[in-house]
Amino acid sequence: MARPSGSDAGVTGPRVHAAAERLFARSGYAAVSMRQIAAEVGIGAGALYHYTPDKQTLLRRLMLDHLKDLLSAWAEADPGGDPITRLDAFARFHIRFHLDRPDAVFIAYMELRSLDPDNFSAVEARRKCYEAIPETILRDGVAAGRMRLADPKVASVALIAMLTGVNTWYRDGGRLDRAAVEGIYADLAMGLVGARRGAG
Amino acid sequence: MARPSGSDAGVTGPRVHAAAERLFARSGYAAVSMRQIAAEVGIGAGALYHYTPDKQTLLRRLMLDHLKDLLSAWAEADPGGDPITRLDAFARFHIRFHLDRPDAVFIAYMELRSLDPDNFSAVEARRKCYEAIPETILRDGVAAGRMRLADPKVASVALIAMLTGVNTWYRDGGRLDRAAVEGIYADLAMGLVGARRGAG
DNA sequence: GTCTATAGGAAGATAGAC
DNA sequence: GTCTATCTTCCTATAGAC
Repeated sequence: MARPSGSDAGVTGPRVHAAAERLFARSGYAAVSMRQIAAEVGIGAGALYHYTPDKQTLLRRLMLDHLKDLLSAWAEADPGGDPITRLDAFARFHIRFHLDRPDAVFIAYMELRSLDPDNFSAVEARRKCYEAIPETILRDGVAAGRMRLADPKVASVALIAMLTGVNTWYRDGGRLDRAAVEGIYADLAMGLVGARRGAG
Repeated sequence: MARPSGSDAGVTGPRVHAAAERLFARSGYAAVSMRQIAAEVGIGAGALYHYTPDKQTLLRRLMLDHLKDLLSAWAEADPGGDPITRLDAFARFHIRFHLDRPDAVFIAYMELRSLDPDNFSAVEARRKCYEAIPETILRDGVAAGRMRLADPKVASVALIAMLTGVNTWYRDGGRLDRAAVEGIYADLAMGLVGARRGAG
């Protein structure tokens, strides 16, 4: 039987996080007020402080949760094996993951500067873990003679930037569906690392 | 002979724009106050309004000036000729231009959402002009059989995202100098479009 | 061209009733 | 667990003196 009033602990908390995620992504952390977040949830501004000590902690929580999800999802998706197989899997994984969570991704990339120094360090450390994934794959690929890269480090950040860019233009119902986009980017990734037959 | 006091019209105006550019890039439009901008210039907050009608117009001015510079600089740098030559020139131009103006570039990419609808339309129109440049080059390259791309449109936005990413990590005095970075990215661009001999 | 002062509003966060 | 009311601070923008 339902509680007397609008209680439901364990339900409002996630709704606060979801509302903050949506609003931060749309307007930016600094431009969103606690009152707006409360209104989106359907509670008063004062009640928000039962779910977060302050606005900054809300942002940190969103960022860290997102990066934790990202890292554990790749641990699950990583096929291992040869570098070409792993690169294909990584490119497709990155596209899928990013298209599925546009708001969280947008915040993670755009609001780093809104973090307090301590929170920034915590987030940056996890970001670096993710960036190390393609770098390892590319170094292995070069070492195995399957990829040709003057600088695997630069190539790996270039790869991530290229893949992440999908979120700036992809919309459901457009010219291409997700599977098609995934395939196109996986193919571009192969060319990027010199693992595709060229046209010379 | 110098004017009596801290006058110097035609000098404070540009300083206001420069201060706004630096601060908007560092902290974001919404997080920067007119008082901060004034303090950076060394004047009172009230005096700012002799140089801009409001904060939003300051942002629009920065964005439109940047995009005007970008488009005219490419018009100057475009070598014409065959698609491979033009792609190499475009990649190098984009890297150079972006590394030379990190603040303006950062604002142009991050603060689109801070623009009023009318200002957004004006800026977006110029952005599309720039995005059309690599798209044309890639289509010509595919038509000439010099590039291999399943989707030149997606490849061109992927290319721009990859190149623009340089601003997230490059710092003067690091492991690589600008010329080296330019060369690495130009090479990656060739691979991306399938115009480089692969390692297969 | 810059200053000080201020109008008018909205922000983050807290207190205490229910 | 949520509400209303409020404290305190900061904001954009304007007015008028010099």
